[in-house]
Amino acid sequence: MATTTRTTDRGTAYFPQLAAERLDIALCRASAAVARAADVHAAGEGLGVGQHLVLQMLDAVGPCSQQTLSEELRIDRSVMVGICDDLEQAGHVRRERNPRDRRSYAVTITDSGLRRLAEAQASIPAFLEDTFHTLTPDERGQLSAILVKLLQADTSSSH
Amino acid sequence: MATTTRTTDRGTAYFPQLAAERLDIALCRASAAVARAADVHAAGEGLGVGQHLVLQMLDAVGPCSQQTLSEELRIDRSVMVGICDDLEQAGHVRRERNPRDRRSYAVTITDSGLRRLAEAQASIPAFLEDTFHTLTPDERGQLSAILVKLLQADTSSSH
DNA sequence: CGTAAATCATCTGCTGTCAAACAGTCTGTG
DNA sequence: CACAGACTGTTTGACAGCAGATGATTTACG
Repeated sequence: MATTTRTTDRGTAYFPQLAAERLDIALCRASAAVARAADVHAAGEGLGVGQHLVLQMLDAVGPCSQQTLSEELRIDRSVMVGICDDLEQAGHVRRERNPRDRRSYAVTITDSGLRRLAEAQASIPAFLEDTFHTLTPDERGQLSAILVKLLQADTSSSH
Repeated sequence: MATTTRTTDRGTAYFPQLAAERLDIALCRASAAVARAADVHAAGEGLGVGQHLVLQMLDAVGPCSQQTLSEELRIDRSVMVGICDDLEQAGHVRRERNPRDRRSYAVTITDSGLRRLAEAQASIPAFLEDTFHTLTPDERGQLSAILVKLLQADTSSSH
């Protein structure tokens, strides 16, 4: 006895069985792993994931209120405050009051922000390839389509 | 114009485009939605998600150390302490020192725990059906297979 | 035997996220 | 105009998750 190979001698691990039975748990665990990888990548890049998404959206659709950013990026309002604080302090974004509705801001991307965004964007394909390299192109397409359906179901129910 | 449906008049929403480009973000957002649904369901059931998983694993593989439970269920050790505390206080689990290695516990499910588990298990199929009802059986199988591949890649790299 | 290293459960501190309350601003109705 | 209600951004408090340190116990080695 006592081959002492620790967990390996417990015969079959339990987790694969759980992942097969509980689709929700498998989804959450996989998401946590991917989120961690994204955080590591973002830390190496020096730009947080949320900050990157905000710059990307501002570049794509033009100046926005924090509210719109929060809703479209699925980031809580109170979290968005800190993200915009950091971006503004770094000079990547300007916060100007919308003259037509002084409750809201018109968050605008600066030239510095555009350059930073281009820099960060360049590293995304390699990150995605690295994170999902175990999946075939077919599987990536399937996953994308499935997630879109799940997300549509969520937004329609939470509305 | 000016139908005032708020976000709808902003033309095309940005989120679908983001979800299509960034598979990692789509995965995390979908996971968050599913996790929220699971928490709501668990709260209604009166048994936390983690507690449920622990009971289920104990029933499937027999008494375990907290360490083994943590590793197989992908729940942090320090979180497992609280889960076992709650289960023990509720009488669903006993914590006895493993006589062969008194550093570890032999966490054992009680009759009360078995009954509680059976009760909670009964509501899981309906929860899964409700959460993933937008997916066809084919898509659920695809999703399951893809998540298993992602999770295997994670465990092999984190090893 | 005795001491050092390893292991298990626990605790502490930190980070990130969410819910709820708050102040400032706008809209609508009399 | 005045005032009630809604909306935007911010702050606060609570909580999960994780890394690292600690105490108790076991194992390995001289």
